[in-house]
Amino acid sequence: MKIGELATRSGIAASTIRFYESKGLLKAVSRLSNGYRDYPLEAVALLAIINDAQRVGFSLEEIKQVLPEDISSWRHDELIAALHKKIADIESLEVRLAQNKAHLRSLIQLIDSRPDNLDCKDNAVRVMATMGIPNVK
Amino acid sequence: MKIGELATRSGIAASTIRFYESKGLLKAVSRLSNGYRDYPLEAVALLAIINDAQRVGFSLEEIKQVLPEDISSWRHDELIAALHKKIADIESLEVRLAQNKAHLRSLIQLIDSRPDNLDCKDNAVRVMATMGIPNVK
DNA sequence: GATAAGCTTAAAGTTCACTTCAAGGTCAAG
DNA sequence: CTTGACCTTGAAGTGAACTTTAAGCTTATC
Repeated sequence: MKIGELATRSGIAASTIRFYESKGLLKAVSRLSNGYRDYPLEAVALLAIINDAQRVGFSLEEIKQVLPEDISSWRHDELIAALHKKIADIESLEVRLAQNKAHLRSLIQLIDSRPDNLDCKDNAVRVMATMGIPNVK
Repeated sequence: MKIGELATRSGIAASTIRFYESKGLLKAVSRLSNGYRDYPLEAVALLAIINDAQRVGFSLEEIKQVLPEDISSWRHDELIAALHKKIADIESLEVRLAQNKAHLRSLIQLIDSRPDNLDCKDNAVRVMATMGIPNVK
């Protein structure tokens, strides 16, 4: 698959895909005889993950830490170790995601559970008081 | 409360607070006789919410749409909808991560169960490449 | 064979979200 | 009455993440 098709399939601009490669976020893929990049179908899924991760607040640098593994030495034991490390990376990402989600849910519940006797403004104050004090950076 | 104290309490730089005001994210607050900004305690909680929203992937523009000038006129329904959408974003990432992790686990099992014969190494390289995992070195 | 679409690179430009700078005004302590 | 911390503004600078531009090569279509 050439870069234009990958761009169409993934919804990510070809210039962005080249940019990701230059940043080390995507590996340098094989080239056709004319020098054009040639992508496997799986590249679509990889770009989808990068895109989603960004939308929930991860920088390219953070994504890069979790996605690529240096599997330069292809000995059996090191390969297995690299794969396990990647799983651990994904799991730590999942923990952060779960925390973000729990935070969002608690915010929603706090807003939705407004007592009937409170007006909107008082509820806003209540929500902010609950969020604010324990949550200050 | 003057801007320096608000910065300390919220953990957000005074320059950032002025920047938010200039962007219309915070309403222009009342001034002391000397022209210094004078903030209510509530402002600490409001900044905490802005900070939290940013960390889960909201842009300042999105936050501005959801938190208009006056705290008492929160667009309640829009806020809830925005929060739910963000949760959906996180969940779609989680699904992809779970699939990726399962794929890695099955890969590990495949490699582990393989006897020490011929093309184990080359096959592993091929499968990893197919998954779109960069071979960095 | 000309034209257009699509690919290549390096480099410059844009947007967002700040941060720093420059030049000053305010105010409590020494 | 000066020093220093803290405040004011507008403007310029920064880093991340792209996007566009420029110049040129390949490939398909007319």
